[in-house]
Amino acid sequence: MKTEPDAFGIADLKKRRKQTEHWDGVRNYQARNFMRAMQPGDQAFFYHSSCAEPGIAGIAEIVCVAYPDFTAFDPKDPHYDPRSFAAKPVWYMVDVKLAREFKLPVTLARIKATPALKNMRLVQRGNRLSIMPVTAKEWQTILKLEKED
DNA sequence: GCCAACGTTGGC
DNA sequence: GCCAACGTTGGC
Repeated sequence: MKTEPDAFGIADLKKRRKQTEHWDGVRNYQARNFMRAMQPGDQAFFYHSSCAEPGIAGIAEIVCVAYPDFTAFDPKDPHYDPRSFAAKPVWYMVDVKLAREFKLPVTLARIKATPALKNMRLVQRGNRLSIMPVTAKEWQTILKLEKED
């Protein structure tokens, strides 16, 4: 799950009550569908994008299944979408809880330099999805990289 | 700030 | 349904 640390980073999640926050603002159908497939207890990499050092900053745990993203209902919200209303929501979100912050982030540069991760969706051509699946193998490889630091 | 790559929009 | 124009993402 990608986020811009200037807007909401892992340090912000850590400060939230119960270190939990809802993941609002997803306005892409593919990303939404991936989010709707999530189950409580699932884990996700917490990725920092559009910053000095893009990379995986830690791990979050999915707290609940997807429910309507209420920020889409609010005309004053930057992510307002008049097509989505309470009776027929278009956009969804999950709640995520901090599982753990990496001592050192696994940087995008490092991921790109790791042959076992060359097929990762994150590093594939023109990838712009803010939420994407990670294979079990990729997950393990990332954890191994983190351990090596 | 640049720009490639993509998704979305809207005229026809 | 096509496709050009536009907006957004995100690394660099």
